[in-house]
Amino acid sequence: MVVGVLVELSNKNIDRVFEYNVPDDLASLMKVGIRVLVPFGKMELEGFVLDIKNHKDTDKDLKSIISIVDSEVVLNEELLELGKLMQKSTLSTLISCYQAMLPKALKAKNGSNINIKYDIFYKINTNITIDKLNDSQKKIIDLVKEKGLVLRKDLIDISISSLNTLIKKGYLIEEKKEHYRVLYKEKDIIKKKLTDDQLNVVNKVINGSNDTYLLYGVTGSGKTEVYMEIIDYYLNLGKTSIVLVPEISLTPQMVNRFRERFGDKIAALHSALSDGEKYDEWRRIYRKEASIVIGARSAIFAPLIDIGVIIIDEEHSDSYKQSDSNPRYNAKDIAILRSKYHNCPVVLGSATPSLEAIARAQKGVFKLLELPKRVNGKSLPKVSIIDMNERKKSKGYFSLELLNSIKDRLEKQEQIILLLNRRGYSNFVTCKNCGFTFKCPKCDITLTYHKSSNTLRCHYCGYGEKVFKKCPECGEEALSNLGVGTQRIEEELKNIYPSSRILRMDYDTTSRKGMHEEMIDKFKNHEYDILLGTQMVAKGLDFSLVTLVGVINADTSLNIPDFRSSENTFSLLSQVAGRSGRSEKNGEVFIQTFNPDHYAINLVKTHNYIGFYEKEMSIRRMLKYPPYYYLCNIRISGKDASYIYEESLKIKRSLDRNIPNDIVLGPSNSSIFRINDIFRYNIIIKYKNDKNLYEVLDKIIEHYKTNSKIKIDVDFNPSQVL
DNA sequence: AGCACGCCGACT
DNA sequence: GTCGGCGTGCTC
Repeated sequence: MVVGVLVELSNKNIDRVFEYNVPDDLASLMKVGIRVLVPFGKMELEGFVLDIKNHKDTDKDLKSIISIVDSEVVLNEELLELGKLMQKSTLSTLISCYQAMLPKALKAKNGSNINIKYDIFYKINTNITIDKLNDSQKKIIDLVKEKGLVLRKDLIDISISSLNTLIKKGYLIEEKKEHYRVLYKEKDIIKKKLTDDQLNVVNKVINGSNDTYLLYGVTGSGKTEVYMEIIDYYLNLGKTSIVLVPEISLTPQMVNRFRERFGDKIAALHSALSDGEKYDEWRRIYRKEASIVIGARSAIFAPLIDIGVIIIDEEHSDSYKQSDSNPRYNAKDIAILRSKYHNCPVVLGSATPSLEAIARAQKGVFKLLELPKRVNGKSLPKVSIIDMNERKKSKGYFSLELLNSIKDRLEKQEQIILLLNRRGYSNFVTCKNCGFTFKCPKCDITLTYHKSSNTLRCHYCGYGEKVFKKCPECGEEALSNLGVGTQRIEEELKNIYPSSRILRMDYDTTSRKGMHEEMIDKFKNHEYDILLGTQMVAKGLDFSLVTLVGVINADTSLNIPDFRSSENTFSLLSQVAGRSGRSEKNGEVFIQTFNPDHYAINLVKTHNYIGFYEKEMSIRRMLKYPPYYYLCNIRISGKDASYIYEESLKIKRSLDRNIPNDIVLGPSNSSIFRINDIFRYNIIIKYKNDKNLYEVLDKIIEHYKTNSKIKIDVDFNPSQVL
């Protein structure tokens, strides 16, 4: 028997099938989609079996498989095909596409070892009559007899050596059972009554053809209930579902809402899980013990077999695009590919849909569904824009208007959410005397100050150094920590309202496992008055006592040099505004800004998504940005800046020749020109529908694939161009 | 990724 | 003369 194997190395030169003989004793275990260990040059590598060539017996020119890694298939037929489509649409290696689909425990990687946990049980061997026991042995036997089947962990206060003797004599039988690390409490099934609007949306999806739907529903319109109702419908048909959520809103609170309704049918895949826990969840899905998968981007690859619906919540979120490494895929595209295979609908939901999604809905590519009203029947909260240019009226970071409202809510025993917009923001140290700032010696990046370790760190390469007292440039002791952290805001607030109970939620305070959930629970239980945090307080949270939302600084995300900065700002502000007034009481929102007249801020005031959409579309049309044009970013990088630049020019010229109908921009220095001593140039292509583009780019990649001095990365529809 | 092969510079 | 630099090519 001969098999074709795709080995673990992600390198264009070897991203193809290599053939191996299968020793006779392994032949019966061979399956397409399992991992095997093979000799490769002088190395031993793992790889996926992609085909079995039964017609040939063996071929003496081939090497042989060393061993089989899996007894069961890790990549089924659907995923194997999906990987090939991904490879073509991302111009990445096939192996990287397959690796992206699997939890770490199941990736092809020689030497990785993530275990399955077992529970060990004992029971009495009824085939052997028990004679002569000493006291401690008798104690064990009695215990096991009493319970029938005993967990090793429950055998406390016994002698291990006695236990071992009993096993050796055959009186006790040891049994191993797989043990999942994540345990679920059973929950009561809670089913809320849906509004007519909600039911209407549900019916359109379940009775409609299997299309892609865009669900545009304002904050508080009950999208989650709609998702659950749709899922329930397919669950009753014996079908499975995937729900994608941005990592940041994949909180235990969110998962619990699903778990309350669907119990242990839910498998959750998020970054807070360990590799072992993710492996356990994957196996529960694989074994059909879980039929609803809720997770972040990579959960789109869950090994479900009969998918009834795929739901992508907060559709506009850029977290669905893998942008930091290959394959640079978008989970929304994958969802649509999988829906074609399973012949099932896709629901993209958002209160602030991406311009691309709305544009597609207008073209009829997606079907538009709307939830224009909040389920509580209340109108959206009243939003006030506060011009921070008039700082006289304000005290520190807070305007008087916001401070007065905070005071008012504190007195009324209502809750407050404050957002510190830190997108595009960094906490850096500078010298007040000479203006010196600390930069990373390997990257063109200002170092970020970390209070907990009192160090300056580079967010790109991880370089760190201790903080100096004196400025290394002018020698003055004039270094100061510029930039506002949540700690500073908290201190200021504490000074103004000493008795207020403030809960600070940011990357630092939630990094410890379980902290996120704990904080959300405590805030929900009104153990705190004010929730102060970064983007993570903006999304998906639902607290009935919150009647005031304040945005400390609306502008930072506006200043990012990215064509989507207005869209992202509008979306963030609308989302956080939506946290206010979700229950009986009316909500209010204050947005502090230095750009009160900017449309991305101003239109939040009237919750005017359509107005924003029209304004932004006219700008995108003018500047030839998505959704009018597609973008593709080519990053050319290497150690020798002048060489890389020369080659970039060659690539640019070749593109001009080969795709004359497209707009080719650059090469230009990428916004961080140097990371880890690697220099980076970007070439940006704006195109409409160019059939040749993939082929042309593929040839360029092909041309450089053996050149180790230069790296070419292609990113289609980049979430931002860096 | 790792390793062999091969073709030019500076050393016991 | 030989050791070793790393550019190039190959791995079933």
